[in-house]
Amino acid sequence: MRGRAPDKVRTVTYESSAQPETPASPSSIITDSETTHDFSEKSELGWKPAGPLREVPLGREAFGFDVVTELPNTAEGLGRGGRRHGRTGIIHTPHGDIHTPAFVPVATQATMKAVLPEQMRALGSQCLLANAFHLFERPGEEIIDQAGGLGKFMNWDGPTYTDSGGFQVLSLGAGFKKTLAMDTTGLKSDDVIAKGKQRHAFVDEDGVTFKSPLNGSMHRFSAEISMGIQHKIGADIMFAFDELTTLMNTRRYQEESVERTFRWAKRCVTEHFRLTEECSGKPYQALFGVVQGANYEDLRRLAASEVASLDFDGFGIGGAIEKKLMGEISAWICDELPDNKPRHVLGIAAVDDIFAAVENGGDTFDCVAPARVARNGAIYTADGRWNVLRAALKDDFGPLEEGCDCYTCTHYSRAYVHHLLKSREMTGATLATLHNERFFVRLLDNIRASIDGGYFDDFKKETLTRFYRNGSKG
RNA sequence: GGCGGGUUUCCCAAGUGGUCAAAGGGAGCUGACUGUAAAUCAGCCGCUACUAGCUUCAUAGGUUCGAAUCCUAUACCCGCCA
Repeated sequence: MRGRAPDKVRTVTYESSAQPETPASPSSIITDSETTHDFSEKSELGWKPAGPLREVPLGREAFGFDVVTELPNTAEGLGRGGRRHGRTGIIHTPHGDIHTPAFVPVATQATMKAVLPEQMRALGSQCLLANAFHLFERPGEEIIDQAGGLGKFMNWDGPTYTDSGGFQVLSLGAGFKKTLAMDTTGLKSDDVIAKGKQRHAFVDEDGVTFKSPLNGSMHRFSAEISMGIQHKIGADIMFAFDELTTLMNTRRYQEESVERTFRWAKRCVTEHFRLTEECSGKPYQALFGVVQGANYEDLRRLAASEVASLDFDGFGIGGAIEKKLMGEISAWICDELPDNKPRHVLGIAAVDDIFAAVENGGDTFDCVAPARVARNGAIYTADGRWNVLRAALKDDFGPLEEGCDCYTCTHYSRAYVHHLLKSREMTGATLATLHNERFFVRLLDNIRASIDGGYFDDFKKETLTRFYRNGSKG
């Protein structure tokens, strides 16, 4: 027999009217006496888990976005006329609401590496993002469909996203280990763009041919194929299949790429509504169009207005972005996008990047960094990022971060996490990831509260000054 | 007691006359990770006044222009035989 049986979870019903609540206070998350078994009932954050499918609205009206508070414009506003596009809001999905701005942890292969969905919920994560390309390769979208969709498959009853596989156009194509929001100082094209046999992705007008990182076999992705896979996977929010370029591509190539991505976007919309019709018994899956255009204002504005002209439910801000242009690029794009649809900034999680993107109109943000970096020992704190593997911490019995409300900090010491990671014990990755993910979820909770409370600018200044005071990365 | 094998920089382990401060692992140290080909990767890892010098390959002596490498003795360790 398939499926899970926890009746107490099934009895929770979907409430689209949930109001945003203040971010969890330190004591509201986990306390000693509360943590024995079930993580799932402890979260007091501002969203409600979804109920069974029959109670979920099926049509497109199940998806929506309400703006709650807009940031006031200032003289320094980067949008047209000093506009600041930042705002708080609520994204409604068939599997629950997302209070924005929100951090979206990345569960590429239908799992947070080293962490259970229950634990993600307990630390306040409102939603998770998986990857269509990786799930297509393994286990295959059919399996996930049979399981009842991504959420059921991985035991996550909140909202889910899938990336289209567009990121793999870059990571498998141009090169591995190349960052997105990067400092390009001193970099040359050859440092970033792989050639010949090194390449595992090849772009043409119709789509992309991938060489499987798993076994070397060749796979074909196109707008239609990506939509088909993402519909089978069944996430609440999908992304249109796009081409992700590097900052090292020529201006000419970026132009071609933006146009190609637009042609793919149109095909994605068409295919999306065809599949939506075909699968009319399932909850509506929203589709976000992705805006490319690298560092060029004209291309970004063009791409945004083109994508905005299509019948998307929301938008993704994607592509390579020079770090110092994070705010500008977001502002250019949001100038061209409608205010009544959510905007997701793909793949960012440097603290300063998050502030810049929120201030200029980003609503949700995903990134692998907190999880990946945690597995490698780097710990985010309000006072910057540092490495728990440092020898000096082997006998430091304080928490990772003084005053942190996360499960790790309230139960375990630096010395213990240091020991586990040094010993390559899996639980070390778990504890470090719990902390870092909580850090970003809480950061976005606090940013949201600061916008609603009218003190965003002070909060931003204070937070950034403190975080980067000691020259921290991240 | 006899015969044979061995002793290399923290550990394991290459190296049997110059290209050796000495391969490779591990451990250790430091750093990086931004829509996850990442429980990964990079640098350091005898000492210093570091584009060079100094002190090392069980210890002491010797052969040689030159020794971790050859010879002698000693000390341990491991086999087999008594």
